[in-house]
Amino acid sequence: MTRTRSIANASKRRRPAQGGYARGEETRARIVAAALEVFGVHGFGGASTRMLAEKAGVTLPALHYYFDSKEGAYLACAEHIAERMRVHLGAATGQIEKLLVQPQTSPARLLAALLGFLDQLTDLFLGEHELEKWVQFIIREQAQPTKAFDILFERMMRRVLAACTALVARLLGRPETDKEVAVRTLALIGQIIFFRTAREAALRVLNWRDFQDNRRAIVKRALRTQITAGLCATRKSSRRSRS
Amino acid sequence: MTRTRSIANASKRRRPAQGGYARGEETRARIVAAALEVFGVHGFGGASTRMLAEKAGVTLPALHYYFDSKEGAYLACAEHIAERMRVHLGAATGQIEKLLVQPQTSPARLLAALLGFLDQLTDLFLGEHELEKWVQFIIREQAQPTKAFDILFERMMRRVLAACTALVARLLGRPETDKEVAVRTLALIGQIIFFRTAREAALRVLNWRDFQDNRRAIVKRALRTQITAGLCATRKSSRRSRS
DNA sequence: GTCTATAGTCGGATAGAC
DNA sequence: GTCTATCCGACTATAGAC
Repeated sequence: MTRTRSIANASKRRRPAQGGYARGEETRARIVAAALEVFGVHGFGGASTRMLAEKAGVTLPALHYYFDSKEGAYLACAEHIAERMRVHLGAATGQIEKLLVQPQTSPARLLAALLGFLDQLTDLFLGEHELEKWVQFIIREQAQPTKAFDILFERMMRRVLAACTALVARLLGRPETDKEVAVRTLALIGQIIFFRTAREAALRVLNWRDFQDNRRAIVKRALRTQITAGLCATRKSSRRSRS
Repeated sequence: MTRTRSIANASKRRRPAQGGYARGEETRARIVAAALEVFGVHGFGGASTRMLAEKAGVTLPALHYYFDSKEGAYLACAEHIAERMRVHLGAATGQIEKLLVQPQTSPARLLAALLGFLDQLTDLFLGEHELEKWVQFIIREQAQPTKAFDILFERMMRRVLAACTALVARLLGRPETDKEVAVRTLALIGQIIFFRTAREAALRVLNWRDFQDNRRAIVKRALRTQITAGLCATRKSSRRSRS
């Protein structure tokens, strides 16, 4: 397979670690770290194995030794991100799940949990931290899913989305299976993530340079207001809202 | 410039049309049409000039004759999309602008105009029509802006976003310059566009195959509900809803 | 495990005939 | 304007020494 343009087949030919050695795993980890950065910035097609090797401080054959192919390195990145993100979002997700188990949690506490989680999501997607490259990787996989998307979705996104959907269902007093509940949950999350996927457009409209500090605080406050309003309006008013 | 990985410099060296001929413009249009499709599917880096030429039914030098470079063809696509989209969204935008000029338009009419526009946006981004390739092109430019983003934003997005922001400002009874108004407007639009940028994730959550027909209707209905609720609650107290 | 060296392919772009 | 033919750099991947 030369000049791969799309992710198609991943053949795991050999296992690099058979005995259990130290040096190899350290090199492998260094390559993954470099690959996360390069793939994050340039995407799969835009990155070259030479970039990866140079960034990692290894030579080209080393890359193929550990991952068999460029695609193998890419999928290893997806697994790394999925695992780390799972941990990163696990605490908040677990808390939501715990609240939902108790049948009589007050709506106020449910709402607070949701807003807290969405705030965390805002920081994750708009903040400029070490996780930024992972976010770029994820955004790209969303827009043009490859095999890596499976890994990301099943290992980190599904559980989070399920928890949020269940929470919104409780808040709206509807069954979890209601498609409208799922759509509205996705829309809530989408409001936030849009500021990352359409970051450039948003910054131009707002006439901002970035989403740092007080600017991100403004975003969070406005979103809290709108999300709260969107979920708490029950009957009445403007001509829509039923079951 | 060989193996271009990013859009950097566009040097307009010669003008293909000096006299005014027929065959040339027709060929040029055919290449643009093919390029829209190929760039839409594969992106700039993923597409090759050979793909473009084959799809257009021309040879490689013809492509360079009309556009000087691969990048030139890409930017021509951006201009084409911007112009067509400007027309496509111009009617709805103009209507909003007209409503806003009249100082005493009722909130109900303002809201109806906004919801109508957002419905149109949903069809544009989730529908499967000829414009789908353009949408892909735009989404990609949002996530990783190049010089083409400038064209798209300034020629088609800025006016639409400004109109929506002004409308939301009126609905919320706040000044247009309020950053919170801009953020909430972006969030409203983001709710919709998210279903396209994270299409795959949304479909998996909903357990759907696509967004056709009644499924898109469910999305539209749920979004209308949530958007209406989000805008009709005033002040920022949680769990109140007034008009 | 990690290296040097290289094979084989494909990319963007151009020269020059017509 | 449109073609055939071609240049040459950059790419992925591998062979084989150490």
